[in-house]
Amino acid sequence: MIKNVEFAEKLRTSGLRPTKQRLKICEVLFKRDKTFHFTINDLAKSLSEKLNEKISLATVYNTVHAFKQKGYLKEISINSDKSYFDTNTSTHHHFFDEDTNELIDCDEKDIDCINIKRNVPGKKINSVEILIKIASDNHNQN
Amino acid sequence: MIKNVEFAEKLRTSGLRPTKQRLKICEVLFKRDKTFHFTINDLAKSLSEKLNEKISLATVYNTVHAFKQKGYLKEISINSDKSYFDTNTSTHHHFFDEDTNELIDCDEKDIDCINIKRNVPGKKINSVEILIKIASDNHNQN
DNA sequence: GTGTGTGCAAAAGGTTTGCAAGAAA
DNA sequence: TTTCTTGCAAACCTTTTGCACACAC
Repeated sequence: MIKNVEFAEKLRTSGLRPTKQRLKICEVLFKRDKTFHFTINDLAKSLSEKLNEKISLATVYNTVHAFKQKGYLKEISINSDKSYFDTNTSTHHHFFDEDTNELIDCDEKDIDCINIKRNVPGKKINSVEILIKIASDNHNQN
Repeated sequence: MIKNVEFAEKLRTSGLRPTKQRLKICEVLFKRDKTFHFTINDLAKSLSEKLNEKISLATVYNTVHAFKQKGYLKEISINSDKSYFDTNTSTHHHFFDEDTNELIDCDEKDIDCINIKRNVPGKKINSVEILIKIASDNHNQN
């Protein structure tokens, strides 16, 4: 399990001051066995409920964006009223359960050869994100 | 080119009353050679500027959602502050130009064998959407 | 001390809702 | 006449901003 000292060091290395708030957010996000998906609202709730820390929403937004920029978080491209983030920053994809609005990781190797045969002149590919929408078998498909 | 009478018939068939507003929106959306991508705001602007029709925003939202539900429009899964819709309802994917925030269609056959080797128990796959983020070749990534 | 980060409240922007008036069937 | 649709304004929710104060270095 990662210690707070290590978080502090990591933050410092990437040019972020290890403030009390940022360390608390690190605890909630990275002190776990599994990676997970969350919205800002989820995170703020975890902070206030689980850790009894009331961190200003503005700070939570700031921190999440800073962490994303430093590569500690990934933002998931999904059409939703809110933004979803992922603590799993490796290349991978997602199942989106339309019944429950739940995201499930899908490993890169669970999908065959994603080969883009076309390119856009003067542009390079930064990322390829696949979203697989699923629903219960007997679900009435809109 | 499609006539308004045909729009009216189509709407009636799918259980939507062909009101003046809906027909105008059909005109803007479907009376074109090429399919295209738009936000609600784009559409409202087109209606007021090009057709000089001022349709209430609530009605535009209502209509777009009704059209989406009936399968005349697709919503594009992209992380953005606003929702993007597509008049191209066939299976296809998108390039997203991070320099210009522009969406470009990518035909299904331009991508090799998208084979999902994993499934989620009790769930069926409704759709597979691929978003390819691109940026200018000499663009500094983040 | 200097520069960065935080917190608060207010603002912004997109989207939804409630309800009365209007139009289609 | 019954049911669906529209329009308006207000409400809602997420996200951003401005600024004074506090903290890290």
